Amino acid sequence: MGKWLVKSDPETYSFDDLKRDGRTVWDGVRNAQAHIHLRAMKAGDPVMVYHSNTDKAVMGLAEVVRAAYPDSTDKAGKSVCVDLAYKSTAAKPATLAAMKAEPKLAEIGLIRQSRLSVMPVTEEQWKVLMGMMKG
DNA sequence: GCCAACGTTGGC
DNA sequence: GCCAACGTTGGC
Repeated sequence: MGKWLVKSDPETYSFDDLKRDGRTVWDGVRNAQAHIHLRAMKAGDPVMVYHSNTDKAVMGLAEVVRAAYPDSTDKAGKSVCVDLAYKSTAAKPATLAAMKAEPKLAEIGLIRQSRLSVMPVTEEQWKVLMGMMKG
């Protein structure tokens, strides 16, 4: 079972929107590398949701409830999406600044490849992030 | 198939 | 508002 991190611009679709909706189609991803990660997701996999731009922090947890399938918003038919369900809100969001200050997170995709919107998180990175979010 | 130009993302 | 990173496009 993989663990994941997805990014969203909160002005487009925020973690609060996911909490309100309970479940959503995570579509609109157009990057080939991100698609590789989406295809590797399995139902039940945990996912951290990061807000770019304004918050620059992991806001909470979601869960994959449907594995990759064709993204209907892509007329070319090349994109895939998954369904995510709201799981829990972080007591304290894990900020990008805090992640950069943590040597154990030096290799995390969020920092190393800032434009990638879907990425795997290792077990160790996951534990460090969970610790940060306990507050 | 290469590469310059251009567009987009996202941190600062 | 600026700029670095990087993906995409289009001319050759």
